[in-house]
Amino acid sequence: MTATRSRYTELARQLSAVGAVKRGLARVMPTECPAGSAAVLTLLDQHGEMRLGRLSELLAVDTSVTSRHVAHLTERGWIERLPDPADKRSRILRLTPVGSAMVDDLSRRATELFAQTLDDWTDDEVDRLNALLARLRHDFGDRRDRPYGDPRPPAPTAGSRP
Amino acid sequence: MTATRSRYTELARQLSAVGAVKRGLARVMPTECPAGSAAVLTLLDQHGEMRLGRLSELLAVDTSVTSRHVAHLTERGWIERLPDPADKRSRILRLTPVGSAMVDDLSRRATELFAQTLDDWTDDEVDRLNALLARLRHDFGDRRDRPYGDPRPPAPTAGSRP
DNA sequence: TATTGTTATACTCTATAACTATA
DNA sequence: TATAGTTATAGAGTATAACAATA
Repeated sequence: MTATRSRYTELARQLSAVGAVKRGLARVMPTECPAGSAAVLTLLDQHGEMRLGRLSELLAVDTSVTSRHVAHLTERGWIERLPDPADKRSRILRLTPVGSAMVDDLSRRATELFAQTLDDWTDDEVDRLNALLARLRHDFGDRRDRPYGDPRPPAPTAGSRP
Repeated sequence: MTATRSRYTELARQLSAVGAVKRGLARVMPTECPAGSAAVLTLLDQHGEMRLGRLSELLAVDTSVTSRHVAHLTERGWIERLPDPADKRSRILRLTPVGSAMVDDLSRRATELFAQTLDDWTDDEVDRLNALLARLRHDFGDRRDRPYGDPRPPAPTAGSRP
């Protein structure tokens, strides 16, 4: 019981401290492309063109936030907003060639930093961390819309609601 | 080569996305105690009383940031600043009884959330994630003072510069 | 002179709310 | 009416720089 609590408390502490690593990563990135913008570029590179709503889901942030990042990226010519033939309210977001080059640059810088900093890590260890973080994010899923007073997920244990 | 790059790029992406989990955690915390303050309380609880400089090292943020958090916590009576007999420039930061109660509350809330969200994780998996994150933070160590143009650590690989 | 903290200022990221245009 | 996206505003977290007091 107590052991489990300190295990989770420790996780909370570790997560809160990840910021230091993120700032270290941000420090080697180009000034014109802050972290938020970089995340958008990376997702468009990995998943291909998409609408703003979809991008917000993947980023797990409000659409207003994504909208601002997208505006920033469009101004710099890294992405373009194409008309969506299926829905005139929406636009398709796509990486430009210059944007792709920026993604390559970001990737190169991140790789260089991690290769130096994590030089005693095996590939397998990096993969394991990636997998655990991905699972953590997934399990937290769409917690965003849950109100304060009711932290209960749809099905806490098994068979709680017929 | 390319496999290694995407492995590290993936890590960069995962780290950038951890923010969503942190916000989920922040959502169940008391409004009067934001994440930065919670981190300070947790560290004082785990490590005992200390000076502001030491706290900043543990938080891996600038002393100016810690100073602000400490002021916030002192105003609310959660910590107290005692005179440091060894150095009149400095003060010893110590958790008050009310502060300790707050730490317990924070711990309880975090545990409750994680117990629900990570109900299919084994204790061992949580421990592994904690260990990997701790190692990641450690390896990033004091990167903060390194200038943009020279991302080289003292010894990148083995015997690279005589 | 160097170090410990504090304060003022600026920047990034985020959420909420109000709004426009379209479905 | 409901949904996709935009914009204005506010709040948290952080860094840099200038400053005070003490070492």
